[in-house]
Formats: sequence, C-alpha cells, structure tokens
Amino acid sequence: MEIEKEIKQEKFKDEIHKLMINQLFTGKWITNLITKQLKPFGLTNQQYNVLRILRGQGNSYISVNAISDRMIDKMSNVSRLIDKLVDKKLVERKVNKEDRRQADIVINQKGLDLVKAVEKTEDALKANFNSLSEEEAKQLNNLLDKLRG
Amino acid sequence: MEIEKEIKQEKFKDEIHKLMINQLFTGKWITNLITKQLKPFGLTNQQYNVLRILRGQGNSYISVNAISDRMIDKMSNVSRLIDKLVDKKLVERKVNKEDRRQADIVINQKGLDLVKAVEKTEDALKANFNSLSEEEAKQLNNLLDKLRG
DNA sequence: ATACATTATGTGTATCTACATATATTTGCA
DNA sequence: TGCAAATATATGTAGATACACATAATGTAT
Repeated sequence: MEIEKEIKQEKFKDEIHKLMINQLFTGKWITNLITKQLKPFGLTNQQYNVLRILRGQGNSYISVNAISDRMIDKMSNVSRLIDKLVDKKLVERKVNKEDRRQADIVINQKGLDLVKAVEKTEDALKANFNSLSEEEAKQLNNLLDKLRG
Repeated sequence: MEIEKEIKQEKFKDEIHKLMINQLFTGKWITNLITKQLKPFGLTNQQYNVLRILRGQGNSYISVNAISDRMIDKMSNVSRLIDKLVDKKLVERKVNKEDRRQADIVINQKGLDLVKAVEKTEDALKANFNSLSEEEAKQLNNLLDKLRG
C-alpha cells in the first residue's frame, strides 16, 4: 500500500520528507514482523541479533564491543543484553586474560539450538517479502546504502 | 556506506535477508537522527509525530483513534502519549458529546509554536539526506511501498 | 614510576514500550 | 426493552531503552 494511505496523509512537503516517513514506517513494519516471529521463543529482536552475531563467530569468543559494532541497533545496552542471555543460559561470559577490562562472550549449545529453532520459522517471515523481485531487492539495497551517504 | 561494512557482515544468506537488515539499520539511523533533533525540545519522536498530526487538523478536534491511524508507529500507546502532551500544555483533550467513549484532541498555540521551533532545525536534518537525487528518492519511495506488498 | 588520558564495560535512573486487561459507552438485535 | 457484542479509551505491569555517569584496567608521555 502507498505510504500516503498507510498513514492517511495525502501529500508531503517534498520527496525527501516522504522518504523519511516511508523509511521509518517500513522499518517499524519489519520490526513488528520480527517481534512476532520471536515472541514464541521469548527473545527480543536485539537478543536475537546478538545470538546470530555470536553464532557467526562459531566457538570463538568475542568482546562486548565487537558485538556492539556488529549490531543493527548500536545504541543498545549490550552489557545488559548479554546479562539476559547469560541468565537464560544461552551464552557464556568470561574475563579476557590479556585485557581484564574486556568481557568475552560465546554462544553455547542451548543458544545454537534456539537460533536454529527460530530459523525454522524463517519461511513464514520471508513470505512477507515476496512482492519484490531479486533485482528490485538489489536496487533497494543499493538505494538504502546510498541514502545513508 | 555499504550495509556490509556498517555491521561488519561480509555476506548475507540472500538479497531479501540483506534487505531486511539494511532496512532495519536505515530505519534506526533515521530514528536516531530525529531523536537528536528533538532532544533540545524535550520531545520524543512519537510525541512530535502526534503534534504534527494534530497541526494537520488545524483547529478541529480529532479522536485518539484517528491519531493512531495516522501515526508512523501504530503500536504506540496513544492515550499516554496524549497524557504527556496535555501535561506539557501543548494540546487539549475533551470528551466527545455524541460519543462519550471518545476523547477528542486539539493542538493549542503553545503546541503550534513548539512544532514551528522544531521545524526551524529541519535544514540541519535534511542535510543528512542530500546523497540521493529527487529521482532516486522517488524510486526508493516506490520500492518501499512495493516491499510492503 | 607517576599521572593523565583512553578504553571497555557496567550501573542508576527516568522514561518508553508492548501487551494484557479493565472500564465505559454505544450498537445491534432477539 | 434488555442484553450480548463491539467500540473507544485507559490502566497495570514487566521489561526495554537511552543517556549520563561510574568503575576498572590499560596506554602513554614524561
């Protein structure tokens, strides 16, 4: 649906203003889809983001800072996010021996299993995204990258 | 910058997966820009969204539900958002006489002045968006609309 | 070695958010 | 009319978020 109809706004000051709003709206739309996907698993979007980052590291530890660098939402409070994941016994944390300020994190088997379980529901999520061709998705990716300058 | 570099992820499962992440990242990027713009005015993004919706109605009242329909983030708790704006004396609320369940809201002069003050900073915000041509912005708007199906 | 800056993470706090549920009112229909 | 369903808004609550600040360890220049 056109953004004009989604938010019942007939016209915008200019194309950039419309783009800002369209972008925010679409971001929220995707966020909500993912929130719903994750709800049965008791994970927030950002907890899931962290788990996937950790899985990407295999069985090697990675610092809190490095996790933050890789997150979609870099403003997140990673310390407390990790706390939650430790509480849920999905990841493990240890102090780095070379630099004792640093906390190193790794995903464990329970965490890996949970990510795998979530991924079984990916098809349902993807079904929301079949209105674009591969070519259009590429084009959109390029424009988004360019938008951020 | 390419999304791959923004989140230090070399490759994605497929173009749609990349698009989801790129979209979330870009949405958050814009949200953060607006949050910073609004901070000196003591407004949250959603409070500002509501104020602008109300301004669009001129001096006629509009229901909480209708505000919600027009919001970028429809999940918001509009009742309490309005509470805040009433507390700040930026809007006024009255019970609708025909339907006493309904609360009708209108922006007042102080609210209008505040929106105007924020808009004086629009140029600084827009400066973040000059990497796209008008034509590319249009194309992006169309692709976003199409993405949501 | 000392002191100052920097880095890495953690914590305190107020506020915001999402979701479930409650309250009040209106509508529709037997 | 009377009563269940629908509608409009509000509230309770747990948890998440943003931001300022605190703590601890390390780097660096003298």
